[in-house]
Amino acid sequence: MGLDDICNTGLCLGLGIGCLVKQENISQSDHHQQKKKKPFLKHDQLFPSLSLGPSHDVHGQGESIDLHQRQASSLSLSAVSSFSNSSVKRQRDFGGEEVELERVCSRVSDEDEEGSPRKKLKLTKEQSSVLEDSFKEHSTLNPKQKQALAEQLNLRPRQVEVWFQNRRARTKLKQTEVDRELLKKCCETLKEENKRLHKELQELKSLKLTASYYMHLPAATLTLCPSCERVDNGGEAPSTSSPFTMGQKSHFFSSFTHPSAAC
DNA sequence: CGACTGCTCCAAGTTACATCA
DNA sequence: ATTGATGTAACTTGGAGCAGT
Repeated sequence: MGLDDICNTGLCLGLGIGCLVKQENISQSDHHQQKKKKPFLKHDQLFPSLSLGPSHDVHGQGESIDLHQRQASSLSLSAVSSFSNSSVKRQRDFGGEEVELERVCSRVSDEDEEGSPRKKLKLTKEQSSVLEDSFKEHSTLNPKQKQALAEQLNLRPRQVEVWFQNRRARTKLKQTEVDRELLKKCCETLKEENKRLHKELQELKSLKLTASYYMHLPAATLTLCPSCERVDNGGEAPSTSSPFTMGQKSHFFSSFTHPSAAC
């Protein structure tokens, strides 16, 4: 294997940002995801990811929620209009039993019939906290969980649903931002590596050029010293100002040189 | 068995309101 | 008081899975 081989082979750098998929089981609450065979990976199943800390038992222990009056009043206003569009439907529960669920049509606006401008609800700290905790536990809700959360927080199921949708979107946005930064750094590193390799290639090419100049010398007399990385011609050519001098250690050194005892 | 339909859920994008500097 | 930026609740749209016909 000679210089030509090295030069012709080319340098192949494999680029790739690894996304390690956690092999953790999908939580029972995520059977929606299981049911649908979308190639969708939850973001908390990928590395790097935003860690969401330890999960808490949200539904247990009867945590008391102090709902503000403002909240309650705004709820009562909009809840009437939205529930007027709801229907009661018997739906098979995932456990097999049948539960009666109040269904709120997701396509129906929560605005009241008069078309008054929509009031924006501000969730209380307690509500946000419970929702966050629940989200940490499972980023999607089944109807039962949604209903339970809604009752616990004195919200409409639709509001809980929307909150989870928005929360997932925010999480994804954040993750995208993190990924972008990661790729940016990776790109910079690869640029530097590429630059360095180009430089090294140039040096090797010039080395090859000069080597052909010295072709008249017996091949055995041209050796590269592994320690000082200078070409030694057996004392027949000046070594201090030799064009064979390499600035950097070459990765390919061992492939075309032999250790020399010249030094 | 495949086609069709209705329902449901979700992601992505958008709108609009509330708050703050 | 006004204004632009920001956060986010609520909405719209379109796609996909599933069950029933």
